Amino acid sequence: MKDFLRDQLLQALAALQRSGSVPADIPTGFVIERTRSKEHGDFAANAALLMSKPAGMKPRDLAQALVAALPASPQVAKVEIAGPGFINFFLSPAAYRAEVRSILEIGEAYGRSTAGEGRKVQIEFVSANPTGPLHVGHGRGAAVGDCLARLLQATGWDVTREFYYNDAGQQIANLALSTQARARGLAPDDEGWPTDGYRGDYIAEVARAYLAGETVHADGHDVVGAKDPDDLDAIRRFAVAALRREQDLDLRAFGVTFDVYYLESSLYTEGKVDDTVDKLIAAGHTYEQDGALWLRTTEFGDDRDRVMRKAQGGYTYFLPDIAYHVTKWQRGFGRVINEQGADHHSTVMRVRAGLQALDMGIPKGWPEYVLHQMVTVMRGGVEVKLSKRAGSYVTLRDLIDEVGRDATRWFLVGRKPDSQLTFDIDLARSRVRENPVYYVQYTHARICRVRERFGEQGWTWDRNNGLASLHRLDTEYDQDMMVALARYPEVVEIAAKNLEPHLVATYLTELASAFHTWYDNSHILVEDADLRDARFALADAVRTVVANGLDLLGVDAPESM
RNA sequence: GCGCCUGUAGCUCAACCGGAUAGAGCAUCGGCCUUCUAAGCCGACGGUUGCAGGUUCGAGUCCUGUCGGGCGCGCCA
Repeated sequence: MKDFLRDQLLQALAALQRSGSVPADIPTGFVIERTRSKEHGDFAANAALLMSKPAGMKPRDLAQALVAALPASPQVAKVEIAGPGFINFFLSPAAYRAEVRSILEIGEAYGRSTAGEGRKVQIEFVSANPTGPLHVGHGRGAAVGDCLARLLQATGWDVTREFYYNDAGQQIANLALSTQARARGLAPDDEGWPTDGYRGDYIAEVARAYLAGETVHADGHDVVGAKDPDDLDAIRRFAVAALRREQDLDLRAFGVTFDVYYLESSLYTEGKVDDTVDKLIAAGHTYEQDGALWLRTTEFGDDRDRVMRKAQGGYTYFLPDIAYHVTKWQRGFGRVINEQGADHHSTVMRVRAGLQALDMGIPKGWPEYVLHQMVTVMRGGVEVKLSKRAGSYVTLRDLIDEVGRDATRWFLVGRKPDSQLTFDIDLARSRVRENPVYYVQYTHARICRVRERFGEQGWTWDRNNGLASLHRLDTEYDQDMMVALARYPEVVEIAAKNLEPHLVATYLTELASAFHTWYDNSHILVEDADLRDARFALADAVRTVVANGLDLLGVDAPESM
C-alpha cells in the first residue's frame, strides 16, 4: 500500500512537472508512513515538506497542488492536507476488506515477500566453542540468529544457517587437559588440576563416559571413549564430540537447526590458513617485527596493527577468522550476517580489515554484523549467576527446562539486540496478561475456541459467505482491527530490513491487544448468519496473522490452552 | 585513557533509516463475569525522552560536549 501511494504521488508530481509549475529535477526522497493517530488517516506523506524548497512553493500550497493532481483511486476514500503540509491518506473500507480477503486466501504466505529475489545470504550464529554447555548469551544468539534467518527466508532470501566452531585451539587443549584431570580423579583446586581448566561438573560426566567406553554421536559420526586416561588425543576427540553433541541437543530442544557446521580445524588441514597468510604477504600489507608477523590493519581503519603469526610460532585467532570468511565469500555468499555477542565486537574491524587487505574485491561493509548485548537472568528479584552443571553461568538448558522453549525464545528475541536484556524467569513462566508470550498464544487459542463454538451451536462457518459479507463489518472496532492486521506485512519488511526481529514480537503483542478489544466489543456468535460469518472471517484473519508472526519467532501457535 | 552499545512514566519496554498531541503492559485507583476462555475488557492516574548546546519547516531519533550503566581494548579465543 505504501508503494501504491508513493506511486500515486509520483504521478501527481509528474503531472505538475509537465505543466511546468514544478521544476523537473526535484528530489523525490519522501516517505509514506503509517500515521500515529487515526485522525491523520492511515498513511501520511511528507513529500510537500521536503520538496517545498526546491519547488519554490510553500509546503501547504505544494501539497494542495499535488493532491489536486492525484489520480482517482477506489482504495483511497479521502486525502487531506494537515499540519505544516502533510498529505494524509484515508483508505476506503474496501481497501481494508481486500486485505482481510487476501489474508484468508493466501494464509501462511501472507506477509511474505520476494524482496530478496532468491539471493544467497549466510547467517552465522551461536558458533560456541565445544568446551561447555551453551549459556544464556548463546541462547540469545540462537534466538536472534534463527529469527533473522526466518525473517530473511520470509522475504525471499536463500538462507544458509551456519555454525562455526573452534575445534583446534588453546581452549580445546584446556578442555582435553581438564577432562584428563577428571579422568584421573582430580577435582578443581586439587594438586595437579590444570591452570585455566574448565571447572564445571559436566567435565566429570564427560570423563566418566570416556572411561566407560561410551559412544557419542556428533557431526555425523561416532566417537568411542578409549578408556585410556593417558591418551590425551583420544580424550580431546571424545570431549569435543560429547560437548558438540550436548550443544546440538540443546539447540534442537530450542528449535534451532543449522545447514552447515564449519570446523576451524578444516581451515588448517585444507591449507586455507597458510594460503591466506601467503596472500596477505603477497598483497604487501604485512611486516615482521619483534619476531612476529604483523598485518597493517591500520591501513583499513583499525587503531593498531595486529599480530598474525606469533614470535613463538602459531597463528593468532584472527587469521583463521579471515581465512574462514574468505571461504564464505568463495562459497558465493554475496551477503553474510554474523550474529555474535557484543563482547566480540572488536573482531568486526579486524575481520573486515583483513578481508580488505586481501584485495579480493570484497565490499567494505562485508560481512554485516548483528551484535547482541549481555543477558542478565533474574529470579525472585535477584540475579541468577550459577548453574549446577556449568558452575559459573546459567545455561540455555536451564531456561528451557524452567520456562519452556516458547517463552525462552520469545524473551531472548523480544528486545532490540543492541539493548541489554534482563530475563525475568518469574515473568516468563507466569500465565497472566503481563507475560506477552502467553497473551499472544492465548489469543490464538481463544480464536480456535470460537471456531469450536460454531459446531456446538449447530452452525457451520461459511468462509465464502464471510468474505462476501465483509461489508457488514462497519463499526469503529472493526476498522481498528483491520488496520492492525494490515500492518503485518510492513512489520515483516521493516524487521527484515533492519535485522530487528523484536519488532515482530512487539507487533504481535499489539495485535493481540487489538484483537481482545475488538472481540470483547463484537459478538461473533449472532443469529444473523452473514454477520456471524463475516465477524469470524475477521477473527480467523487475526488467527492467521498471529500464527504467521509466531512462526517467524519459532514459537508455537496453540489451538487450546 | 581509547573504541563500541546504552540512558524514554514508579517498573519492564515501544516509537517503522527526522515527522504531527512520545505509546503499550505492569504497578496504583475505579468499574465489568446468567451466553463465544475474566488467561479478558473499559476508565483514571502517570513524561522537561539523563543534562547542555547545535543542525532545520520539524529532534527521543542526526551532530558536539557532558554525566551515569554495560562490553571490549593481548604475540588469548
